[in-house]
Amino acid sequence: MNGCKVTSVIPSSSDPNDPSCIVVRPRNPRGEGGKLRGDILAAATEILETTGSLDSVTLRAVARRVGISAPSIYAHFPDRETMLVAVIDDAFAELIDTLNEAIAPVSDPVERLRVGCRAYLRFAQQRPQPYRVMFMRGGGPDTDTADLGGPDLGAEAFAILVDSIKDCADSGRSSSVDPFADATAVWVAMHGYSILHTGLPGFPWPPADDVFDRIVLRLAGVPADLDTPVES
Amino acid sequence: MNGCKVTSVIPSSSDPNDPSCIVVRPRNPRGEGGKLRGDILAAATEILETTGSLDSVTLRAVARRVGISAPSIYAHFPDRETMLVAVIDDAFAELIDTLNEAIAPVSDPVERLRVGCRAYLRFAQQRPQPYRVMFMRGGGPDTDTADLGGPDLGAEAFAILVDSIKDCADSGRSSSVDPFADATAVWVAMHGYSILHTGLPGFPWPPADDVFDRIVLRLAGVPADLDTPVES
DNA sequence: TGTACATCAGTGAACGCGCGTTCACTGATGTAC
DNA sequence: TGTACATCAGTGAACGCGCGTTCACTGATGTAC
Repeated sequence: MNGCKVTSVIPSSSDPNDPSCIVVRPRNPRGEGGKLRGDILAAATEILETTGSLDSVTLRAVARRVGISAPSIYAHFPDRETMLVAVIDDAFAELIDTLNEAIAPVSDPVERLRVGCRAYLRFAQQRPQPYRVMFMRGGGPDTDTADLGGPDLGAEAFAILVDSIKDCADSGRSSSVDPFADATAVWVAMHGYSILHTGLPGFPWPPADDVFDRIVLRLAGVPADLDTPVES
Repeated sequence: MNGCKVTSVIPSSSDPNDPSCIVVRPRNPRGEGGKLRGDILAAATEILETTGSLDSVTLRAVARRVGISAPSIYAHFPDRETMLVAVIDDAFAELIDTLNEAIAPVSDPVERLRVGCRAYLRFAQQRPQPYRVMFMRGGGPDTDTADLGGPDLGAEAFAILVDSIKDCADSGRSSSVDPFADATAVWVAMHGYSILHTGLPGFPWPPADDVFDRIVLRLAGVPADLDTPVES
């Protein structure tokens, strides 16, 4: 009853290292070989999320999860490094989409800051491992992963935050005289919260909404009496 | 001229994977076999600092660096995992010593907070890779390194920060009504700064001292006019 | 004083493993004539 | 309409590598008699 159907298209074992469950994936029809690229990236992301380690995202583990042989990946990525870069770039793109979707319908500057920051914190909390890897490329001088991912995409996300604080200052709701520096402070605090929350889940962390009220507003120079839009 | 003396006690190659430089280490005299334990931990820490990755701290790499054979490590650590835990515990103990030494000679509460936070930021900046690993145990559900290191030691360091902010509040220099929550905010910000500084060195980071003035004092509830001791 | 012996601080070869990557190949499917 | 062929989407075996760990061992050194 616990056996593995070899006709399943979806991997039936959640352990990417479990070789007992062989997945047979129907080959893509002609002209649709490119679909495999998406499947590979999805599988790589899932392995990252499951194991929490980029080192676990090996070509063989990805291939097992997709249900193909490892060399098939070379039809879509020249090497493992490029595949990992694509995973991280995807995550960055998703973060930026999330942020833009969150702030798009909001016009009040402080409210925009609030929904933007909350969307950021939520992304980090819901996808902690991709988030972790996005902003920490190994960090070592000679690590393979030292320059993975797109700094440009990170800069785009940061620019959204700077603009948000600038709008607050321009409308008189924030006392910030240096939106870039204050955005840096806000980012640093949100990142620290997100990363430590993931790394030390046993600590009595305040909920993300408290983080916004206690930390972000103070660092963005928004006093408590100006943190809600004026009803009129 | 570029050859490797095989009589050197100190590894002459800085590349832990370079097998061309064989180090001959004189065997410890009787009764001093325990010295090797310290050498192993020092080598492991150096590899971590050089490569920026705990995965690079392999038994073989450590053995190469010390100038012993890999199985010799088993006389001092039952397995690789235990060795890595010892590396992290050592780093924690060093951080706590650094903090205590920094604040010991200072009595003014805000000054204590200042020197303590600066010592923390300096430790993170000078030893970025051990710092990174200390507070981020893999983070994944099934990572080997998921529960490395001493949470007790981390709690001790955090308690120093809470006490510091409490002293500021008790003496009327801080408006904090919840030193634990505010210490959390300060820690989160300092961690975010330290980690991002390491992971994204290309960003125009403010110097650590500005971080204290702009971020820590604000989050600790110390207003600008109370941030220096009263001269008398 | 000499010698047998126990102990200590290690070594060297070997094991099975998973990895990235290369290479020659296969077999279904669409297309040109 | 039939068939030869090109193309596509992969496969399977093999390579050399570094790894953690086990095992039987070695050779210097201190100690008991």
